[in-house]
Amino acid sequence: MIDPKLLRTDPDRIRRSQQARGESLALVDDLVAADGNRRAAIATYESLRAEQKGIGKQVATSQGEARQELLARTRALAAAVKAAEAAATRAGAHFDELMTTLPNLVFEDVPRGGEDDFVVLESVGTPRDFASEGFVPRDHLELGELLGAIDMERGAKVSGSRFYFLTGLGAQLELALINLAMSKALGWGFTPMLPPALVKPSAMEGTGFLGQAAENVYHLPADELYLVGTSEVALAAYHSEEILDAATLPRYYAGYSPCFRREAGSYGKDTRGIFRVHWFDKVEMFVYCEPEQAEAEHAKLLGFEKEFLDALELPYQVLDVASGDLGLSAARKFDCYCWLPTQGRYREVTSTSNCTEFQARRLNIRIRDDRGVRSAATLNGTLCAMTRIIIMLLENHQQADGSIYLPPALRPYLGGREALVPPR
RNA sequence: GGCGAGGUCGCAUAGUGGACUAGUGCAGCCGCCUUGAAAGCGGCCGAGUGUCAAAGCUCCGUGGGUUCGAAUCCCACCCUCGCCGCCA
Repeated sequence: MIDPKLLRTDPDRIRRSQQARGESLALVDDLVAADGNRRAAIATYESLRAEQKGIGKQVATSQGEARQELLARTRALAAAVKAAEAAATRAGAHFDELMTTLPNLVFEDVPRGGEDDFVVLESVGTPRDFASEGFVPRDHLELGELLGAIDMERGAKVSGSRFYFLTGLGAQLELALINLAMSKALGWGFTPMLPPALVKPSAMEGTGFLGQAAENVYHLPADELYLVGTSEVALAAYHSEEILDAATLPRYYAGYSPCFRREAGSYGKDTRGIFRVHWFDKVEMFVYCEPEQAEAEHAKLLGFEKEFLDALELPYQVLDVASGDLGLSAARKFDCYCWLPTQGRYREVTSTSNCTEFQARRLNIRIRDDRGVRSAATLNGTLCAMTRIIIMLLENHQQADGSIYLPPALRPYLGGREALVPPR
């Protein structure tokens, strides 16, 4: 949530952001009006209530006829106070409701435009030329089946479309990736976390996933819980309703959890293999810091993502995501797209968002320093989304015989093996 | 799931209808004293909103209700702890 004070001091800043996102400008006018109504209603209530309290105090110390007279006055006031309180509550709720639909403010130097208007900041590594190596690359599913690593058919039998089993070498590969990611994160100063994958509505709402993205969230109405689409949700809500000592910031958390996504509206997209699935596991980085530190921390998270991809020897590009494609909570987002040989293009493997104070306000996460108490900032970034990284490793490191070269970084976690070799 | 106890401004506690502007202790901060520290003494010491600053108002787990008036009474729910049952 953006700072409500900004509505009164600089509504044009919000309008520019809305414009950049291609979102409603009328909402800003509605918000300004709702804020005015809210403030007026509160003022009315407070003055009536002050009067009522004043009389109440006199009642306590008076007797006899004077007391009866005071009681008559305060009795008459009671209904007005109750009505004014209800009006103030209603006006406040209306304002809050509008506020939760307002996306975070986009940084002014984010590229303008939609999904295709990203700016490529950097290309790292070179895609392999399979033609010159004399063979046609197999796609990740073919390789996965050859290795006995991926079982889509039984995934569908047990759970339906977009589900899979990782089997044998596939399961071992994921476990190796988890260990590599976690030990790297530990080295960078992160606290490893195994967070719950089911969360309350306040956690979902606070992280901004019940807005535009709500249709992609699994909901369990019988228990009023949601399945997280990323451990970001639980890691952000971890410090909700808390005031953190500024001296303990930044705080770094690395969460490993399953991620569940309904993938509504993606019918027919990426239906082959495990590229787009309803469930996958992920190691996610999460940072709490002071707002002034957020941009520097964002650069750091991107740096960690790159270091991880470098260690896996994968070719990738870094994208500065355009304003219209940021989602509700990000002020800026960098994606890493990895080269996918059988599609001949780069596809998303990581994403890091600077949410500034947006989530912290909604989750009531604050920091205390000499300047007093103020809102914290939060950031998140993918360290390793298992299915996507497995795809990239299989396709980019495949050999003509169907075996998979393993970069040295992974070998300690796979018993020293230098390659994954299909069983005879 | 059953029974019992509880949830008060960092921690611990008091507060059973008006005097609560929520008391006290501890911790913390500032000062005095001291060669230094401790002790002692004095002051400050929750959050939100609001404001130049203030006043004011809100918050005693959450939401309703009773009342002129609720931390206090009533109802529902949530959470914690203990015992029992079941269970990976």
